Order: sequence, then C-alpha cells, then structure tokens
Amino acid sequence: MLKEPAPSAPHECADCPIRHRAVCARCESDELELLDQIKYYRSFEAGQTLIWSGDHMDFVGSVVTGIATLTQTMEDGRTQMVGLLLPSDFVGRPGRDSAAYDVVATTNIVMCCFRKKPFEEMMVRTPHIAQRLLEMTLDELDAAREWMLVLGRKTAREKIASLIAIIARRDAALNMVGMRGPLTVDLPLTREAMADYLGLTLETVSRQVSALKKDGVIALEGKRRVTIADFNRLLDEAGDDSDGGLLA
Amino acid sequence: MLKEPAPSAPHECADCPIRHRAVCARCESDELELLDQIKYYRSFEAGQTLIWSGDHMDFVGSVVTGIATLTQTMEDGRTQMVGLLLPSDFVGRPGRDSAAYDVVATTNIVMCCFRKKPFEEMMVRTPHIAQRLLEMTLDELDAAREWMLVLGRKTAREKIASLIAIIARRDAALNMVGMRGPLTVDLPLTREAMADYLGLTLETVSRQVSALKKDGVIALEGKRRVTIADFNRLLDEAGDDSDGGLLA
DNA sequence: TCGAAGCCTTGACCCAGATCAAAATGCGAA
DNA sequence: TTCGCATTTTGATCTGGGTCAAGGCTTCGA
Repeated sequence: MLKEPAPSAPHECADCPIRHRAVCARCESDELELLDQIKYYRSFEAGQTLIWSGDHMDFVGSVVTGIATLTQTMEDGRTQMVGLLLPSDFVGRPGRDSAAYDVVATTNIVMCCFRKKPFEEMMVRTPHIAQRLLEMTLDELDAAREWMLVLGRKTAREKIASLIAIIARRDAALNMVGMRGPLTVDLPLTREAMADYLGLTLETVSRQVSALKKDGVIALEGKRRVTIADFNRLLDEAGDDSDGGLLA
Repeated sequence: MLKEPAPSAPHECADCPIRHRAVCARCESDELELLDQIKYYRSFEAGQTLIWSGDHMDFVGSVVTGIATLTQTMEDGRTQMVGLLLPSDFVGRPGRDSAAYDVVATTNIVMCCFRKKPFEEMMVRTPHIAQRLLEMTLDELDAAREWMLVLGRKTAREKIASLIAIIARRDAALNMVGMRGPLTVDLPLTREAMADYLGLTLETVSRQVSALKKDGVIALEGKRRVTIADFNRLLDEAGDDSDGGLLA
C-alpha cells in the first residue's frame, strides 16, 4: 500500500490520455461537449475499494490512469479476479443499478465518471457511444474466454507465463511498441493478486515465478519488474499457439 | 451421436420460438421485414462442427432450437468449453471475419443466419438491433465471469452442482417456470462435455455426479435427466450465496 | 537506528483430482 | 436377439499444487 497522495486529476478531453481508446473514442467534438457536462473526475489511492459488490451505482466511467481489479468473493473468503481494469477500460453497466463485483484500486487511480442516468439517456441518442461500448464489451468477452482456458486447463507454470504475456501484450499495445527483442514490463500486481487472477495460491505463484526465472524465460529487477528476453519462448511456456496474434 | 435426420427448419418470425429473446427481440415489424430479406435457416445434426476456429465467417446468427458449444483447443488436445449456446443465443461477431472458436452442435440444431455484410450495415441503421446485441453481450460477459469463479476456485463437487444449477436456471427462465419445489431438467451434455465445461476430467465428473446422487442432492432418471428436490440445497452445494437471484 | 508491518520465498507434507485400466451399460443396426 | 460402439462407471495409483510453518527482505515511521 503506497502512501503517496491520491493523484490529483482533471483533464480536458482534448489532451486525455485515453481519448482514442475509451467509450468516447468515436465521439465527435459536439458529442464530447455533451459528455463533458455529465462527467467528473475521481481519484483513489492504491488499496482503496472503489465499489463494493451490491452497492448502488449512480455512475459509470473509464479508468484514466492506474490499475484496478474486478473480483468476486465467496462466503468463505475464496476470491477470484474476473477483470483487470487498465487505462481506457470501462466500469459499470448501463441499465443495471447495483454493482456485481468489487472494484479495488491496485495502484493510485484516476477515473472519468459519468452520472449514470444522463449517460444512459445519451447512449440512446448517440450511437457512437453505444457502438464503441459494444465493441469494447465484445473484446472483454474474448479476453474472458481466453482467461477461461487459462483457468480451466493450464498448469501453474503455463498460467504464470500466460499472465506475463497478457500484460506484456497490453502494455505493448498501449505504448505502441513492437514485440521483438527483449522487452521490460511492470507487473503491477502482488503475488496474491496474481494468485487471485490465476486461481492459484500465492505460494505457487512465487514458486513458479522463481522457476521461470531460473530457467531463463524471464529476468526480474526487484519483485515487480520483468524482462522478457524472447517473447516467443514465453508464449511457448504459456502453451499458446506460438504465432502470437497481436491484437490492437 | 443420435442418428435422427437433421431437423427441417423454416419459420416465420411471427411464430419464431425465440422471437422475444434473440437479437431481433426489440425490432418492430418493419425492421423484421428487412431482417427477413437477409436471413436463412440452416440445420445441423448432433455432433457436427458448425464452425472451425479460424474459418472465414460470412454470416452471424441465432440458435433457434437445440444446443451448441463454443470450445477452445490447445495444440496438445486439452480443450475448454468457453460458451454454451442455448436457443436465442447469438453466434459470431459483427466486425470480425474469422471465427475465434469451434462451434459444435451438441444436439440437432436449427440456426437463423444473417449474411454478415448486410447485417452489419443494418446494425448501423437500426439501433434496436445494436441495443439488444449490447445487452446480450453484457449478459454473456456476466455469465463468463461467474464461470471464471467456478473454474478458478470451486471444488469438483461444487463445480458439478454449479453446472446443474446454471442449466436449471436457464431452463426455468426459458420455460417461464418458478424455482420452488422439485424440478426436472435435461442435462443435454455428455460427461466429457461437462468435463470440458468445468475444467475437469470425465472420470471426476462421473464420480461427483454419483456422489451428489448418493447424498440425495439430485436424482437421476437415465443418464441425462436430473431431478432437483430442493434448489436451495443445490445452491448450497454449489457454494453460491443461497438467496439465488433468478435472472430473467 | 530500530521495530513493525507488509510482502515474498522456501521447505515439508498432504490430498483432491488426474491418470491408467477395466468392466458395465445402453442403444442403434443388422 | 445379438453385435458393435459409444458412453459411463468404478477401481487403483500417482502427482501437481494446496496447506501449514518458518524466515527473509523492504519500506516506513518513531
């Protein structure tokens, strides 16, 4: 839990870092102006729970900077992460008014929120928003299905390799860099969060990360910074068909 | 593999059994007429693979009757089901032209297909379709997330109980019956398909089904027909918060 | 400088579910 | 009615990853 101050926020849409990837990606400037009237920014500190499952939700929004997780918890405490929210990802569901999952800030985070009611009204009148949201939801569904294969059929080692590959890929997409040569990524998750992502225990995560390091698949710099010498080798360890389609 | 002839198809939209739940649910009659011009029916026999992952797709469509599965397979043959397609579910993704998963008919099946290109064009002009598709996709995403909890954190026994509960719930929703008192459902899946759904082996599925039967949670009639005496008891075995929300 | 609180690693042991093997059951076809 | 095949059950054994238990490493605050 870092003790930095919550990042202070507001931006203009014009220089918003997620302008071209978020729900508003397709909006024209007049549409942005309308959105502007119902939007506001909120900041949260690492470790804070933004939303509790079952809470009433009167807003939806986008992650602007930072990372959050979507998790489900059983009565006895077993927890499973069901979504990893990176910048530009959307939070909340139009047409539903209580949250289905816990949302927890993993790092300090800034969100661009829209009041739900007016946002829903606007969706009806502004196809650009609904279109983009559909596209994003379909992408998330694909990601969820990939994730199901990981959870259901992969070994612990393959799971770890898959997670690193997924994060590296998203990272590369965000920073518009290619996938050749060694690349270095931040793993913004604790061992426990990785375990909750992968359906493992934190001890197993620790052991398998060490194993991948020992075998030269990855190199560590501190606990959280990972260097991947050969991305195809990593994909191989992940059990993925090696061609490695690089989705935008 | 039943050896019945493929069910022969065509319907009028007016008396289509999925009229009020499929992508076209919100369409007005003039919109249905437009859809009618680009639609056609296709039938498949149980066991047939409708679509191979990677195939070029020139249509999208809805399951009218029967059941199909969406599966992913790794190079070494491990397979994970990532979708269970019941009547009214949508197949294919507008804006993508190759299939991401294998689609296999579990029973004989009838699909209502739309040529992809005209369907995509129509989506732009007919918000009712896009709206409904968004809603359905969000529902599927929720189902996928529930499923992730099952795959990642539940025991074999809980997984089986969860699967039966999910099918019973969908069945009840489709037939508009309530959830009290004993109810009987068809499990339209082989033990192997259940294993692929739950990330287990078919032997484990068989053992756990027997165990639930021995413990009186379920009763079997033949191999595929299940009677649930007390639905809350089943939810309990599934590890679900027992209130049991009955989504429409 | 020290202590406390979070994280992370490592070791020893155990068990749920996988694997391997065989036998039962059920069903359509001849 | 029996044969052949797919599916399912059951048994014996093995093992990957869970569980329990110590320590180590950082960071921060006093």
